[in-house]
Amino acid sequence: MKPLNFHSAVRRLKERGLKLTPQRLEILRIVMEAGRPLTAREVMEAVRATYPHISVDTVYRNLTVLTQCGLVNQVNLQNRESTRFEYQGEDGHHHHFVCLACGKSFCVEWCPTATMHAVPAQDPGFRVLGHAFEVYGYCSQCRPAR
Amino acid sequence: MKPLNFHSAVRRLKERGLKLTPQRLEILRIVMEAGRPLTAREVMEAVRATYPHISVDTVYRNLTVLTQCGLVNQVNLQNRESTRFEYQGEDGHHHHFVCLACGKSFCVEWCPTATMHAVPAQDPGFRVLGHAFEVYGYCSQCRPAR
DNA sequence: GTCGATAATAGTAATATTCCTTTGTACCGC
DNA sequence: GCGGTACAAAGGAATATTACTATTATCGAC
Repeated sequence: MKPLNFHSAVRRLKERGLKLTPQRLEILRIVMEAGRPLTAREVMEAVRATYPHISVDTVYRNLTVLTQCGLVNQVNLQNRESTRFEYQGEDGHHHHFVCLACGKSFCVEWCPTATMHAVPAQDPGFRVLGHAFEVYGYCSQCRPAR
Repeated sequence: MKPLNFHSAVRRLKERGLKLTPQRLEILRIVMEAGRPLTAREVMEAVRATYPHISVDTVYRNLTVLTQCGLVNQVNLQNRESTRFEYQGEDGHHHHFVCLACGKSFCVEWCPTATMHAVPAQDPGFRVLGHAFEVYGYCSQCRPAR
C-alpha cells in the first residue's frame, strides 16, 4: 500500500520539475508513514536518523514544497502550538472538529466534495488540488470552562 | 455598524470571564476595523500608536484569546508567510480559494453551513462555534509554473 | 559516463513566536 | 470607594521559523 502511494507522490514531484533529492524523499516518506500530523521538529528528528547534518531550513522548505504540490497539508489548529504537517495523498482531504480550548480534534464525517469542482468567480481558470474544512468549538470536556 | 458588533464581541469576552483590559479592547478594535487579515506585526504596530510599550507577547496572547472566543480566525495560507488574523464576527464564516504558488486568495461563494449543526461522532457534546473551509490549488496565472 | 545548467543543501544570521517571571490592574465583594 | 484575588501586561530569555550565501548534487543533453 505504502509503495504505491509513494510512487505516485514522487511522480507528482517530477511532473512539477522538482528534483528528487534523498533528503526530500526521506521527508516525504516520514510524513506519509506517520499517520498523524507531525511538527517540523518531529520531522527533523526523524530525518536526522538518516541525515544527521540536515539543516532546519531544508526541512521547512521541503514541507512547504510538498504542501505546494498538494501532497501535504498544513493543519490549522487555531492555537499557539507549532504548525503541524500531515500527508494528504491524492484526494487531498482534510476535515476536523477542533476544540478551541484543549486543541483536541475529531474527524468530520461529512465532506463538501461538491466544491472540489467549483471555481472562484474571480478566476475561472483556478485549478483545484485539494481542500480543508475545519469546524471550531468546544469539546464536551471544555464546555463549562472559560 | 461597527459599535454594534463591537458591543456583542465585548459581551462575548465578558461571558467567558475574560477581563476587559484597554490593550485587549484596542487589539479587538483594530482587527475588527481592518477588513482584511492582518499579521501579528501589523496588529502590534497599530496598537503601538496608542500603547507604545505593549509587549509582543500581549499581542499574540490576545489574538489567541480572541481566536478561542471564535471572534478571530487564524488564516491558513499553506505557505511560509506569517500567520494572519481576521475578524470573524458572530457567524464565524471563513472560506477561500488559495493559490498554492502565489498565495493569492478568492472568496468561496458556496458554504457548507449544513455541518455547522453537525457534531463529531466521537463527542456528541461538541459545541460548534465556527468553521473554516479552504480550497487549495493554482490560480490561472500560476498554472503553467513549476 | 561526462558536462553544464539549475535547483537544493548546509550552515549561519535574522526574524517571528512562545515561554517565563515579576509587576500591575480589572473586577468582585464588602 | 476599599481591599483581595486572580488574571493580564511588560520585559526579557528561549525557541521556532525564515532568509541568505557559498557549495554541492540532480538531471537532461550529448
